[in-house]
Amino acid sequence: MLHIVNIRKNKERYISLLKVKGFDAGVLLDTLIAKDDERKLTQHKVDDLLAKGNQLAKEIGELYKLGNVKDADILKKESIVIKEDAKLLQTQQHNLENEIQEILIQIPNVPHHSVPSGVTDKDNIIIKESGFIPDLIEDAKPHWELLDEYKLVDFDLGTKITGSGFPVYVGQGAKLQRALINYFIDKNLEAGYTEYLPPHVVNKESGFGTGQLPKFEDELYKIPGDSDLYLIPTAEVPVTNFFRNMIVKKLPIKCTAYTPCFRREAGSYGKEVRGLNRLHQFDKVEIVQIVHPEESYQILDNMVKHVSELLDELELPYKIVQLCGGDLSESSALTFDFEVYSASQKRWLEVSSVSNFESYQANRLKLRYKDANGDTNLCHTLNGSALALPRIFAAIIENNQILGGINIPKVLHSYTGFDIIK
RNA sequence: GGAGAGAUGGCAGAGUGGUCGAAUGCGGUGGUCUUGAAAACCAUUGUACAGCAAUGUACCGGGGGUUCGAAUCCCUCUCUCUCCGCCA
Repeated sequence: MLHIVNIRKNKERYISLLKVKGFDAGVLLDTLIAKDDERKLTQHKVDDLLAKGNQLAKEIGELYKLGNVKDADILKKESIVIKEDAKLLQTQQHNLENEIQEILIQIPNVPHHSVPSGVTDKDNIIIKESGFIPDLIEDAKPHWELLDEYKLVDFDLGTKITGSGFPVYVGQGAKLQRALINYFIDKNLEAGYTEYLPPHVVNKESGFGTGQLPKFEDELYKIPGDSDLYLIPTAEVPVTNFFRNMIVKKLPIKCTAYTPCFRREAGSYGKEVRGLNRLHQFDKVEIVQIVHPEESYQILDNMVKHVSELLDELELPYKIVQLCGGDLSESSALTFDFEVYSASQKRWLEVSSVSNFESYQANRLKLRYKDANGDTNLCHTLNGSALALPRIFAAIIENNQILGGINIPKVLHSYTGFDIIK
């Protein structure tokens, strides 16, 4: 959510930048500012009336103390009128505030000036390519066949107990999954992140704070009942919301968390969802940072480097892509996606998305810090996957298949306890 | 699940209708003193909106109500604690 004060200051710039996201904000921003003007005016009137009312109440108090009931009754009548007027104006003010809020939450975050214009992922810019695309054995198989052959993941079992998109990891598959989780967390700890293990269910306020609600409610699993709880689509939601309604003392704050992630993913089909490519439940290790605004882009770079290192160590070929305006998420100002090459599918699979949200989430979260002057300002928030598991899993087994087995990347050996799947 | 108690500033903790944005203590910040530090003493120390400012307004878990006036009374929701029951 953009801040109204900033909108006033940067209206023209915001309008042109939002065009990069394909969002026409011209009319909205004008409406917004007009309504905010009206709000200010109304508040002014309300404040004056309330001030008068407060003054009268004081005087009435004095008069009662003196035993002057007669004069007090006269002032009381006056006070009642003021109160009624104030109430009317207050209702107006609240309505205006609600209208302003409703407009604000419709407006996506303003993209960073470096974001290229474009509509789909075809317009994204490749920043870096790294690693070698492996030469596969002659009759190399896609991961879903390997999963079945080596009994690593049982999709039928998942379908039986839950539904499609909910895989069951088995034996060495389960072990490899657990190894990856531990490896990622350990690497994040080394980089100075603090580990959290949050709930996998969050309330409405949390969903609002990070921007999933109300606009993207249909992407979440909602728990029935009157409690308004949702399964988390990413650890970003609970972890970032730890800091909701806070004025934090020390920046940066670095958190990492492993959680399963739950997504409705309505309307996907075909090879997009084959095997581990797209699931309703998947495991992910997330990194989240709460930072000083002046440092956020530097820190974004650090996070990109950190994720690169993970992929380097796993010996996976990958590319880093800067998202174009049209592909950028609602809340993000700048996002780099990581895609690994899944050799037998011959496809690039997105395994991480590292974003700077600037103060867009912080404003929803009311997450602030005090600057040197003692003024409170909004923090910047960032997050990234480090990393999302299933596609890494898929790429590892596809790229490392040999005749009669699958090699495990060296860095994982101490975690898996085996160096080959047979 | 049953019964009871409670929610006040960074923390602890007063305040049961009238000048309370809120005593007091601790903590934080600045200063005096000191070679330096500690101690002591003095001052200061919440957030938001409006305003150049002075200042005004709102906020004592959330929402609503009573009243000229609510931290204080009423309703409701949420959460916490204690006891009993159940349970991984």
